[in-house]
Amino acid sequence: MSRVKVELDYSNIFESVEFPDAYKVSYLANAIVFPTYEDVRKDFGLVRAEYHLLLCLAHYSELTAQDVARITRRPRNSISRAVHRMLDLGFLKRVPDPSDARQAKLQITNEGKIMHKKVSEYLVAREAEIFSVLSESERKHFRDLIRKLANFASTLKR
Amino acid sequence: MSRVKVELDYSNIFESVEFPDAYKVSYLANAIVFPTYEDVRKDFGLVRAEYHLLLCLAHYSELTAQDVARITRRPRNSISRAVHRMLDLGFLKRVPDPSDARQAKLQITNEGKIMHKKVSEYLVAREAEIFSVLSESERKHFRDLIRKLANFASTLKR
DNA sequence: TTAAAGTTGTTCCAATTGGAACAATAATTA
DNA sequence: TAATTATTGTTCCAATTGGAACAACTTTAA
Repeated sequence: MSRVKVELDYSNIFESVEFPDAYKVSYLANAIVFPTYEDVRKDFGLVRAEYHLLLCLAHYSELTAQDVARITRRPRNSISRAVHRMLDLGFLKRVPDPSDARQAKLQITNEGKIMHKKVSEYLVAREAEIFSVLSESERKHFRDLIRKLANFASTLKR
Repeated sequence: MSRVKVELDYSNIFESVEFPDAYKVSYLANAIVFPTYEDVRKDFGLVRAEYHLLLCLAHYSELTAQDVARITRRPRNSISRAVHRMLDLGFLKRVPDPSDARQAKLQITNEGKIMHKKVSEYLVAREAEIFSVLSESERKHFRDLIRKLANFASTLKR
């Protein structure tokens, strides 16, 4: 007697769950975004907060650690740890702020820019792969909608 | 002399980042979804994997721990831990599978259903709040698009 | 039928995490 | 000015996490 193993279709939970949109955001993050960060860790040796520093400082020429914490909504101590590691690796430099001795301005170095470029290329390719399931116009639509949501989210208190 | 503290507009990083869509998914998850799970932990005493068990078993009458791991894309040991806690709390029951002694079928209890209902109501309210920034038709659109993405993601190997 | 490979659920462990407290400094209020 | 409150970056610590290994069992291949 041979028993047949039925492969369940797990995807229909998407339709019946009570908070479908938020659940899918969470699911997407779990299925796609965090594994990508894990790849970055394995391939480039940078954890999320460390890459976030490169990302932020590639887009703003000068930020404090606190700025980065706010931009990324990550705890300050995680950023603090990451800053030290990135300084050691030579990807960031830090200059004390003469106008406020509590804080220091962070900048990305040339090495940091090179590393940022490498990681970015990987992430861009991943994004293209993931969103390949959408047509060009769907993708544009999605981008507009999620921008709206992300902007709204950024106004929420932490 | 009084110095003016300029409040940076952090949101424009959304526009310039190299992988805008995936980044926003990640950002949304960080800004909205995970704080929500944190609220559930504080208010209901359940960690994410524990609530996931309730969620899955409220939608499928019988699942193995492995099924839940696959549905939620979480590691099996996290699920295993959560199962034990939920059994102790009386929210789940477990019956050995006579056709395969390795596994056991999980079911939600009445207490589990009650808890699931309470947590769900909270999550539904949160979702409504978060997505209130979209119009009805935008929201419908967003739902279609993210469903497509989530379904695609569910086909990716882990 | 036997051996090898795969699966399930579990335990162990090392690494990561973020909250809380802290010292140093700055801003605000009295 | 002095005292209070707030902010920045850091360290400490307890809890969470997920990878790896494992035992028990099942399936597949030889």
